[in-house]
Amino acid sequence: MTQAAASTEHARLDPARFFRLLGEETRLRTALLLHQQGELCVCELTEALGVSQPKMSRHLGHLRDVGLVETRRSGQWIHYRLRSDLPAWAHDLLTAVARDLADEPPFSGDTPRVRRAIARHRSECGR
Amino acid sequence: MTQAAASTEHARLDPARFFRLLGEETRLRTALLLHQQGELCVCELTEALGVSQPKMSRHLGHLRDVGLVETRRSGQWIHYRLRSDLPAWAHDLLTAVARDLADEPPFSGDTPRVRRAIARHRSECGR
DNA sequence: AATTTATATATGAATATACGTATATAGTAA
DNA sequence: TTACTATATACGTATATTCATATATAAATT
Repeated sequence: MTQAAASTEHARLDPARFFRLLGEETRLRTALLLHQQGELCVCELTEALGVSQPKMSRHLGHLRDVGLVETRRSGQWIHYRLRSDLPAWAHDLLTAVARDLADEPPFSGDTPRVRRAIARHRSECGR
Repeated sequence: MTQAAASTEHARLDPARFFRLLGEETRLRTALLLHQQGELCVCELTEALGVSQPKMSRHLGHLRDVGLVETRRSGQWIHYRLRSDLPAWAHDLLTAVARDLADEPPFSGDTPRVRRAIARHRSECGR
């Protein structure tokens, strides 16, 4: 199998597949929150976006499958972040979109909600 | 009906819908060719992308429905171009993607093919 | 008017996607 | 071990998307 290769370089990010990925609002909002916040655990995203846990998990799974995000486990929590080795076009695109869409709905409401979710999570769960 | 409004300002371009639109390879290639060439008629696009006429027409219809392109009829030909009043984020995005993807497949092959298609069309059809 | 060319749309089948609900896995704590 | 929390997956269903084929519209030409 191609496991070793997959872990070091990622399968070339297919542009059309990448756009299809961002074509679902929950995933687009998730990508923008990750771009903005750096790293978020599933429960923070679930709360910030107001979606069910399986729905959040499934969409994160898609983002992972296509290679947009990577994960880090810390105890019971799994933290998601944008892959650090995204192609330039993907990174530029997210930056441009985040800049231009951050202050219009539904994205504008996500920022305060994710901040509250982070605050709550960090205070409730030690540190 | 909202005809008058629709013709002057366009219905706010929904970001997720916009991405879903570009999530289909034929439409993504089409959008990049229009960005690159400015204006193309259906037959030029059909030939450049090597797709069937109904398929090309349907995808152009989607691009039109979402408000990414506008058309101009000239005799029997209908010329498509990107809308001039796209929101900044959409325009920036297309520019960034065109710049970064132009020289990798399948986009890299489209440029020479569309040039040939344009040359043939212009020579065969007067001027 | 009849024909030809360019473009658009309708129809039906195949496939893909999203969602809710139920359940599985894995870590933590008791 | 048992119980609890966080996250992931499976399953069935509803809906959306895509395509090929056939047909419709509209301009140009004869």
